[in-house]
This record gives sequence, structure tokens and C-alpha cells, in this order.
Amino acid sequence: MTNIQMSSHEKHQRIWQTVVAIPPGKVASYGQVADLAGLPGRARLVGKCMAYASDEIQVPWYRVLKSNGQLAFAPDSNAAKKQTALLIKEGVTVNNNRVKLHEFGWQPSLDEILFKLQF
DNA sequence: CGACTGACGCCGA
DNA sequence: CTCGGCGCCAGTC
Repeated sequence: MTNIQMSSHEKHQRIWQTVVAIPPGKVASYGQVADLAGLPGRARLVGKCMAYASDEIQVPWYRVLKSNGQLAFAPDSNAAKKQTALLIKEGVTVNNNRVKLHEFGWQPSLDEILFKLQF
């Protein structure tokens, strides 16, 4: 089958574009972002990018969680508190370092995927 | 060049 | 719910 090579720059580009598409008040998992970005199984890569993004105010990195709804940071850690504060500010409820995905998980419609993810 | 290391995920016990 | 194990891959050492 045809194997399309993607430059690390493009992967980077797709991941951020996907994260930016997450609506305020909603959250998505690393794996979900990877899938939507066309990088199935590359959840760790998404985490890598979020680490870079922590400096950039542009990317809503805090809307990205683990697949079970837990924050990626250790409870009580500085980063976890910071992320929790940002989420609560958007109306997302955080309990014990975790968010209920059935309540706040982002489930993009086909429409959103086609219009927001330009790749 | 091999080993180790992550803002991860899934499955089975 | 916890633990172990394996998959994944770009950096670091």
C-alpha cells in the first residue's frame, strides 16, 4: 500500500491544528487528537507537542487529557493545578484530577472535521 | 549504535 | 481499581 511520508513539521502542524479545533468547554484525549490528526497510535507524539506548546499561549493544550479523563499530570502537581484552573474557567468540572468524558468529551461532527481540520 | 525515557493507550489478570 | 506487559517513536545519553 502507498506509504505517505509526513515531515515532522507537518505532523507538528496537524496536531496543533487539531488541538486548536477543540471547542472551549470541551476536552479531548491525546489518542483522539492523534487519530484526528491522521496519526493513529501516536498519542505520545501529541504529548511531546503539548510540552512545546506550554510556552505558547496560542494552543489550548489544557483541553487535552488522558484517554480515561485524567489529567496527564500528577495530582497536586503545579502543572495539574494550573490546568485545572484553566478548565474550570471554561466551565469544565474537574474532580480528583479527572474530568467526566461523557459530559465534557469532544465528539466532533463530520462538519467540524471537514471545516476545521484543513488537511 | 543500543538503552532509556516520556504531558500515552489498550488488554488481560 | 491496580499491575504488568507491549506497542509506539523522537530524543538523549
